[in-house]
Amino acid sequence: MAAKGNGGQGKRSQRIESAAQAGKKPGGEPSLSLERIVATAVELLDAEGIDGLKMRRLADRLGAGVMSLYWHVANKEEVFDLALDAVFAYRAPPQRIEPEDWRRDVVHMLEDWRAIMLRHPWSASLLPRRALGANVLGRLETMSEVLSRAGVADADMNVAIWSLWNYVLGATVTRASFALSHADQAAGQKRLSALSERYPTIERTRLLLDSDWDGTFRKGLDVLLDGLPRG
Amino acid sequence: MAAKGNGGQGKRSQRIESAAQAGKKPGGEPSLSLERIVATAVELLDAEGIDGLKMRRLADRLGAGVMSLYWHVANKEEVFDLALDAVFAYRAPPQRIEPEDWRRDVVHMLEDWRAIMLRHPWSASLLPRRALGANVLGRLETMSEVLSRAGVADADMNVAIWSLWNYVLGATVTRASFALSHADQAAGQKRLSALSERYPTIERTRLLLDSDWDGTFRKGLDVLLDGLPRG
DNA sequence: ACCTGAACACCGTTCAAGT
DNA sequence: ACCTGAACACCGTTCAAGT
Repeated sequence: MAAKGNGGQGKRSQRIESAAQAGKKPGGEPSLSLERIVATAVELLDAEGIDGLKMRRLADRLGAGVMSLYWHVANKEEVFDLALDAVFAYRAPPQRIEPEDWRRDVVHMLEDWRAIMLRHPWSASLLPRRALGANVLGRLETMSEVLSRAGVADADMNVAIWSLWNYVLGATVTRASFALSHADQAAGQKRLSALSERYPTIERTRLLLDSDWDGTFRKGLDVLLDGLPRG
Repeated sequence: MAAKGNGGQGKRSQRIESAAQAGKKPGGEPSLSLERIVATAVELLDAEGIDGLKMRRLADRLGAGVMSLYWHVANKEEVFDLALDAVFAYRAPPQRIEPEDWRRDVVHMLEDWRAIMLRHPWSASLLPRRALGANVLGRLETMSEVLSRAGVADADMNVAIWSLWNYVLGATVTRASFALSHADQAAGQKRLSALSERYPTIERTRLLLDSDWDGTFRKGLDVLLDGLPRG
């Protein structure tokens, strides 16, 4: 259903070892490449959001014709897939060998994950649809390893992983879109006071005004980690 | 930014008490109405998914011209907003007065919430973007009341509510899209075995094959509820 | 008050070529 | 191997009318 995972190279796999991997024009211009396309797509998504990524716009930024993209990429879907996974590449190796402090590792990994998604707000809403990129799977693998070393039995592993995943994803998706839709706080306030008599408890606890997202995230995460079944 | 909340009636609020609320043609045809539009939009979304909702298609189903929709509705965004909130209307009053068994109430409410989103998979991905519909707010209010009666202090309420919200939303979004993208299990299996040596822990725990979604959801939820700070 | 068709601006992608 | 312009099918919405 999704585009075949053939690396996105060539039109219907007519990639037959290629004559020469010239790569660059003599003129000096970098020419088009998958890497440039993906990097520029991420830029565009960061700048304009998920609806701002248009093939024509992407080509413009790359100084190419629209249809040039289609040699490197099967369709727009594939651009999304590649941009998403690109964002989840590791920077520093998370392999700190302090086997005793697993909890610090887990929190660090999840906060890094969340930070990435907040830096690229489009990624949170894209992630659940295409969670099988190499970097995303790599992060799930590392996470599993850490939990395993921390004493989580294989039988409990999936509940642990999915609970954490669900929580982080939900928190980020919600935060990213609240930050957006409440950009104009004026309208938000008006809405809220009009609501106060219909939703007294929400009004009392200021549910929709509490913007300590980081603190709230961390506290809920602690609850989840406290409850992790470990041998 | 979002469409003004004027009930979606009339073009730029030229709703001036209206001459007569005729409503029906003498011919018998129900004619167009906001309710019919929203109900049909939900049908269409259920049948064709989020990308299947096109204004022309919606009009077709209603036996009307496309542009007729725009008298009742400002734009496509508003159709999404209304369809989303419509789906979260209450059926049975959840006001069971058993103050001692708050936990059963909470679990029931959250499973009902999740069931709705799984019945209308498009709703999960739409929800975070427009969480301020009346029915959604009503559910958050009821939830807060139950937790409050259960002994959760106001100071802890937002962490509790958001943790549960994040978890339910993340779980549903993930499940809905996995169910979709793995519709063809054949491709999924192939992908997985190709991956087995690179992601041994994932392979060992069968993370991506474990399809006991309901059990996993419930267990993670129990962890969260166990950890709820109550006076 | 309510509905409509024609038309516009825009977008992803196919095709048949170019070098 | 790599890039391109013209053209097609499609979609949300504006506009100027109809009743």
